[in-house]
Amino acid sequence: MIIFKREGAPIFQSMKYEAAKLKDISKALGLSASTISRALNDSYEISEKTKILVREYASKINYRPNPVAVNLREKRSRSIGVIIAEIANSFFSQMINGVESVAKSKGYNVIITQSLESYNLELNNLNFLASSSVDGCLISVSTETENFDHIFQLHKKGLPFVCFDRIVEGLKTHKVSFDNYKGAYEATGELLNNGFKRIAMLGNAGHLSITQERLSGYKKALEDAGILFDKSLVRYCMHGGMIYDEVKQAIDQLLRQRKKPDAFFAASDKLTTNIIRYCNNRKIHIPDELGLIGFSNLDIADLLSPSLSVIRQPAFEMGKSAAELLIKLIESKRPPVDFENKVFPPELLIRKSSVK
Amino acid sequence: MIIFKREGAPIFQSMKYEAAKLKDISKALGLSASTISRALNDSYEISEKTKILVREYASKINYRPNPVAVNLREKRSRSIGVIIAEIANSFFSQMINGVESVAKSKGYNVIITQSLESYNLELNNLNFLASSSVDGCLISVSTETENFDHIFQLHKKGLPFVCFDRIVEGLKTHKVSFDNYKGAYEATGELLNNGFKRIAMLGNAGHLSITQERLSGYKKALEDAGILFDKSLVRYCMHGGMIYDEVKQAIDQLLRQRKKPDAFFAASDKLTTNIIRYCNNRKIHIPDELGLIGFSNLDIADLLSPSLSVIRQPAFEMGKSAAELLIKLIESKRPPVDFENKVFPPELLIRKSSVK
DNA sequence: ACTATTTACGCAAACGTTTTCGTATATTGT
DNA sequence: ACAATATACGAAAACGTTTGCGTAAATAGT
Repeated sequence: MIIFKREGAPIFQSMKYEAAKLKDISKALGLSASTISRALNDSYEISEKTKILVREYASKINYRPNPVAVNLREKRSRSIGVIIAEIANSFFSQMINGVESVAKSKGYNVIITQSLESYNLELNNLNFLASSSVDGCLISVSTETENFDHIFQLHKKGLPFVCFDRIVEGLKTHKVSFDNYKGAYEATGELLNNGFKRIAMLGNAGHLSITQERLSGYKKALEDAGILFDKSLVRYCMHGGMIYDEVKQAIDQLLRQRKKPDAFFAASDKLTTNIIRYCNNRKIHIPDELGLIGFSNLDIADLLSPSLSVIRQPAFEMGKSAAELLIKLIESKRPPVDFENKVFPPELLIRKSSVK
Repeated sequence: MIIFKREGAPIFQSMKYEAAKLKDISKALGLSASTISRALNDSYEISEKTKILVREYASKINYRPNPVAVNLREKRSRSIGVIIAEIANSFFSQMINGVESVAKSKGYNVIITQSLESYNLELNNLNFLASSSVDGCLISVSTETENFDHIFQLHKKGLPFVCFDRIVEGLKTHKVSFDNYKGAYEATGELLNNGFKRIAMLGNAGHLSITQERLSGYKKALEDAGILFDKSLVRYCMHGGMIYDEVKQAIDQLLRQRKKPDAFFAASDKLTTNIIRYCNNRKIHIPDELGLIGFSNLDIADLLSPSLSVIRQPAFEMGKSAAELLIKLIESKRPPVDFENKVFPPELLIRKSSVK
């Protein structure tokens, strides 16, 4: 099919969009490209008269510097990579929202990749991002990841990283984390205050920093209440609750014990909802038969019945903060003298699931 | 603080990551850069012997072509823009997941922007994407958008678009949509089958294509059941349910009528959950006092109580499909002879909220 | 054996910027 | 009036690729 050209219309619908270039302005005004560039960048070397002339013409033809060309010249890509577990997860999607908001305002693109809690996928993603020549990387390691060499190597080569939520031990860089200890402490305390005595904890993969911190908070709350810590009341889910069967198995084991727990503290979003799913299936009533409090960023937690008591993480703010730190790292000429570790406080939202 | 260089370690932590270049291989092997480039791109002009030599050395020093340079040379950015209402929304986050998956596999980056249902933000985002020189754009217009000139203009200039979910009338391009008519028909039918007689519809902004299609399906279902369509049972929410007060007001009006509705059909995700929120606040029991079925992609719809009957949209598949069509459009030399309109079928998940 | 063709490679331009350096003109100082 | 200094601009290189063109050597054709 041949489409004939009619006054000014592009021949093909799919014809490439040809944006205005420096040379166009240069030709039109009879000035060199260097002068145009300097005028638009407000260089002191250009007279006010010329600047005005150039600016006016540039805005008239709607000139925007080609970012690809600028990036090549500046030896950067103005994009940052993000590695998270999964996009379709309230915590991470809120976090991405925060990341996008600051990245956009500072002129950076965001490349999102998800590990789905798989070490191999994380490895692939990191290589992909490195070969996409991102200027820096925001990473929340997968639950499966126990070896951080892939991160250390790129970091040593000069790729800036910022750790997010799940911290990479030993990586000398900024970190954005959450007060997991306090969150767990308060959550467990809330259950204790309501008279629950045998509180089980369902945790993410045991080797994760966040899991250990949450375990510590849980233990301390029990200790402060004069309750002996019972190891048999703690179970870990390698996939952070993403796989229902894994959660089911863990709960089965907990409830099959001679001295059954009377409440659950769930240390991740998916664990929390999957506990509810389990209880629904087995017709176990919350909170009468089983108290529940858990980490969750769902904005309909209040609509579950019973309404869900949660530890909420300020995901949006955390994303913003992480992106800010990363961009600061990218744009700083000198290495920072010391690294920030921004710890965000938990927000405890007490509803019905934890109240006897 | 000065850090002294120790064997091979970078002087600064924030030192730029210097990747291997063509010239490095060129120098090492005593061949020209053109030969290296051609060898790596498997050109017929290069001997097999040389190709092997080059490939081996390239992989040894872990060479990857600098995407920014390639993009400049190829006059493209290998990135696509996405405009959606909001990231932290189950439907859109699942859709993005689909988009990212195909984009990544085809070597494209995805730049996500959200309109938050605001026309002005949509306009800003589109300009931002255009000046980021994206190769194409995936758009689901905001509820506020009634004038599509900003889209038409860029489209006319040659920027490829694919419409997603909310269709831009008159834009001659591929579209990925959902069978809204059928979804609404089946949803309404489900309520009718359960004996509900006065079914109200809560819709998104009235001028949206999706709203009108959903309205048609709703009407047809009533008609087929021999029930007269009553205009006073339909309310629209300009912000698609994002603002609770708007939804509240609409429901108030509906329930204040002399002949109150006995069931609601909610034509968007946020409308659905906000109806539940309203009923919770007013202690209106679902489904006894009010039947409910609505659009939703929440994966915990089954955990609400009563469990929520929903029309589910295959968001992930829709995102994949949209991205595929867009990339096809971008990479095709000639304009397509005709445009595809992929319509995805609804998935009706019947649970308790619609069953009397 | 001489021309015609193929093979395998190098040179240089191009993509659109920014920036270093050089310089003609205008301004200032004495 | 003459040197010194500002001022305002242009030429060209650079960023890392890809590719059109040119060409020497090798091969094939007669």
